[in-house]
Order: sequence, then C-alpha cells, then structure tokens
Amino acid sequence: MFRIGEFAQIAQVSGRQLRFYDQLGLLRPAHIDRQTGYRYYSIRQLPRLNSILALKELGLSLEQIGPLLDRELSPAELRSMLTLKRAQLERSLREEEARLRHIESRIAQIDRDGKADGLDVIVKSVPPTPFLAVNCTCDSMDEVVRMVRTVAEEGMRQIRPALRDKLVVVARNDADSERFDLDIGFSLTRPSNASVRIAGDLVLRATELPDVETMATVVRPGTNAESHTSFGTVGRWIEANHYEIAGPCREIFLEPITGPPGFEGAMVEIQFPIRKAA
Amino acid sequence: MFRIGEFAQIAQVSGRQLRFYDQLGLLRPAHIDRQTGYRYYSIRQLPRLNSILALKELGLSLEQIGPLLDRELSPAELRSMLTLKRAQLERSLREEEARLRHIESRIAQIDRDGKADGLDVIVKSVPPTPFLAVNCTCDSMDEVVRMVRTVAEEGMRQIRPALRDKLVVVARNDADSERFDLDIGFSLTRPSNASVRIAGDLVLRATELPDVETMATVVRPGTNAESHTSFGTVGRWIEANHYEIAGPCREIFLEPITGPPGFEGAMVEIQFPIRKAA
DNA sequence: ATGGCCATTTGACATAGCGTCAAAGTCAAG
DNA sequence: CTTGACTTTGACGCTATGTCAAATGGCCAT
Repeated sequence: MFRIGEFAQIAQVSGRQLRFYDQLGLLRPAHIDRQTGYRYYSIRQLPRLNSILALKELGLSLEQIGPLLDRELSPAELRSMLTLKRAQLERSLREEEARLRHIESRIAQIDRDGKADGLDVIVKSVPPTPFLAVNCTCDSMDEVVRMVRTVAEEGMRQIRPALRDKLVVVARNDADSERFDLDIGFSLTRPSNASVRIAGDLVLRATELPDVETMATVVRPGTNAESHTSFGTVGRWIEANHYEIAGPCREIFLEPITGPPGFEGAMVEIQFPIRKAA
Repeated sequence: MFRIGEFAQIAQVSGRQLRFYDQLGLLRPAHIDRQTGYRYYSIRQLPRLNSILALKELGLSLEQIGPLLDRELSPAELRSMLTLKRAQLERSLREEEARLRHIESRIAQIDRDGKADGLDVIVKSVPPTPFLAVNCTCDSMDEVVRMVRTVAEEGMRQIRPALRDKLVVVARNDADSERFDLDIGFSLTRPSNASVRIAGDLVLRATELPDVETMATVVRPGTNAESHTSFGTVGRWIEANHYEIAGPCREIFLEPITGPPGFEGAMVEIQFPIRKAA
C-alpha cells in the first residue's frame, strides 16, 4: 500500500488528480485510514488508473469513463464510442487546420504588405431572409449608383419601418464583366407579399435571400471608392484559406441611409458565399 | 444606434458575449442610457467587434486581444505573435493527430481480436534515477530468473530500506537473441556510492538510469508467464502509432517482493523508450 | 392612455479538470 | 522529541460563454 504521494509518483499523475478521481468515484483508494483520512492505494489499482488515463487520452471525459470501467462494456460498444470520438477528432482536426491556414495567411499578408490591413474577414452563416427587391441589369457603375439611390429613397418612403430592415444589393457576376446583374432591395423583418412601385415600370417584388452556410464577410466604410480594396481583401483571404466563391456576392447597408448623398460614415458589409476549394 | 439584441444579430454573436466584452472593456457600447442601463451600440463598432472575433478565431485569448486592439501594434509585433500561435497550433495539431492514431489503433485492435485487451499503454516520461545494479549476460531464461531472485534477495537484505526503492531489470536487446544482456538492481531514493557484494564475484555498483522523454509503458501482473503477451501488446501499439523503439526495455517490480517465490499478485511495469518513427 | 409582449438589465450559478493555496493534523527519521 | 516532509479538507481560480430568474423598459395595437 502506498500513500497518495508515492502512488502519484509511480503513475506520473498529481495527488490532486487522485483526490479528484476519488471524489468522482473513478478510483477509490484501496483503504482509507479512519483516524487520519489518509488515502492508501494498492499497486493493484494501477491498471485501473492507467485505463482511466488511456481513455482520457483518447478524448473521453471523466464522466464518460466512469461507467465504462465498471460495466465491463462489450467490444462493440467500445468500438462505436471510439468511432464517434474519431469522427469528432477528425472534425476538430480540420478546424484546427483551417485556423492554421488563417494564421498563415495573416502572416503572409503582413510579409507582403508590410502591415496589417485592418479589414477583418469573418466567417458566418446567414439564415434565409424575406427580401423585397427589383432585378435589373446595369451597364455602368453610374447607373448602378443611380438605381441603388432610387430604390433606397423609394423604399424608405414606401415600406413601413416595422417591416423594412436593411438595404441589400445582390450582385450576380456574369463572367462577362462590364455589365452588372443585380437585385436591389430591402431585407424584411418578416415575410410579406407587398410590392412597391418605383420610377415607372420598376417594381420591388417579394422574394427571398436564401440561407448560406458559410459566408466570408468584411465590413467597410461605405464612403470612399475603396470598395475594390475590400473586395481584394476578401478575394485574397478566400484564396489563401483554400476556399472558393460559391454564389452571388451581397452588399448590406448596415446603417439607414441618412443625411446628404455621399453617406458619411455609413457602413457596408460585403458577403461572399464560400465553400472549401476542391 | 442599435440595442444589444439587434447589434448581436448583425454581428452573429450572442448578447451575453457583448455584455461580457463590455465587462472586460474589450468593446464598450457607444452609449449607455443612464436611466435604464440599456446598452446602445453604433454600427461603427462593428469593425472592432470583428477584429475581436478574428483574433479570437486565430486562437488568441480575450485577455491577449484587449491590448492588441488599443495599442495599434506594429506589424512586426503582430507577426511574431502570430508566429508563436502558429507554432502552438502546429504542436497541438500533431498531438491531435497522435490521439487520432491511438483511437484508430484501438479500433483496429478490437476488429482484429474481437475484444479489448485490457492492457492500457501509457506514455510517460521518466527522470534520471540513481541505480545500484549489476551487469550480466545470461544464456537462458532460467538463469535470468535465478539472477533476478538473487539480486532481489541480497538487495532486500543489504540495502537500507530508506535508500532502496524498486527492483529494476534493464534488458539490452543484442539482436542475436538467445542471450540476454541485463542490468539487474535497485533504483534508489537518492544518489549513493554504495556497492553491494552478492554471491561471489557479483557486485551491485552505483550507476544511473538515464531519463527518457517518451516511454511507452504497460503494467501487468508479475505472475503467469504471460509476459510475452504484454510485450506483444506494447509492440503492436508502438507500430500502430508510428513510433519505434529507441532504447533498452525496463521492467520495474512495483511491489516489494514478498511471500514465497512465485510472487503472487506482484505487479510489473514494462517500459519501452520510443521515438516517432522516421 | 393602456395593456400586452418582447427585450434588456443585473446577478448568480454551471461547465472540465484540475492547479494552487491555507490551516491544521500525521508520519518517520535522526 | 523534534523537525521537516507529507496529507487532509475546503476554497477559489481559470475560459468564455450558456442559462435562469426577477425586475424593469420599450414598443405596438387598441
């Protein structure tokens, strides 16, 4: 029989751990002195402790280990537990690898630009959202700006504030550039079948922004024609982290457009649906 | 200005998180209503929040992030922090991979044997230990057993209990089997230059068991001639987990040898120094 | 204005697996 | 018998939130 310290030394664990396992009922000392409370461990308990450590090493929680030790579980049960654990481990491995790539891309970016760019790419998922928008094709950036402003103004005027949420522009990239295929409209706080007539034959109709599981996003000030910077940032990030673009880009005007044209200080969130590159 | 719920929704975080970041001083609301305590966030705080999330994603703790955001740190500083993080991540990645291999070897073992073998392989590191031993070469297993018994008995008789620790056998595997090159002796609780004469010209001399960083170990009952089972277990484990043997094997008799020959219920720990296979 | 229904506040407790510390009692060697 | 090393219980700490509860506040429809 060993006192806790020596037993701990043999097994290469801390005394605290042994007391903790005792408390959990995982490993009761072979004997406890009634007078002093001293715990005495038999060397024959070492295999049990080693089982605990081995299972812990496999990623099981102490809570899970308890029953396993006593129930003399069947190989099939153990196998399925381990298979489950393996799946979890593989997932977490992949996540860690992604994190590692993120870090490496930041390092590479610093080495390339000599500085951090202050635009942080965030991955999020978005739910499906009711959307009241008009589809249109524009030939020039000027036309886009005019359309957006028109939709914004009419939307602010004609859609009830309780229903209206944020101005959103969806850009489908017809590989032949120079033309823009856009949806321009407002996301809604709840589904609605309303339609809004603006400027002649243009009508906002109820549709839906589909949900997207992984979306690479950045937020930039809406002012300045620096939008290409943000796009570049996201693009490089997507490449560096082994993703690829999986759908139309969205621009979300996070602040109600107020004040004079030129939106001082407005913020725009750019969203790219992405998937892991093949 | 948004209330906490809406801001949380935009940024895809929980309100609890925002309150917590407020509490830590990481992200103070742009305004707090004196009357109600309501937090109001400006959309202009979103980039800061995104920075927090991005740095968190890179594996930094909130505590580390705080200073970074305010100090407008130099690219070089950031770079070195990230490099450090990368190293940590790579290490933890390798550990996870090892865990994954452990799990897979257990699964494979169950599939092969139809059961778990109850001998748990534990990896530990051992410190250098003073050792009082005799080197000898034996031609047969019988001779080994006799030698061990002799050393055990004489050691128990001649070495002071306070100095004597455990009976240890070190086996150097001269690839040409059939002969055993052994050190047999006792580990000591503290350094000593004592020497012990036993049976004629055999003398235990002070030496040292070197430290080993990674040691694959199992504990088995000392009785029964099942030792080969344990060796087999460790051997398969070492192969399955992409290690290789890196030095002489040790057998440690964990219990003072008491009672009649045949050591009822004694426990022996078998240790193999290992290294990652090339 | 009023009722009703969310949203928000603070505060507390919980999580996993121990590390660390404090005060007090025990053991063993010299 | 002393002294120093060891052990006991109990408590708090750590990370980054989730969850719950009681008490208000805000907002929409009547």
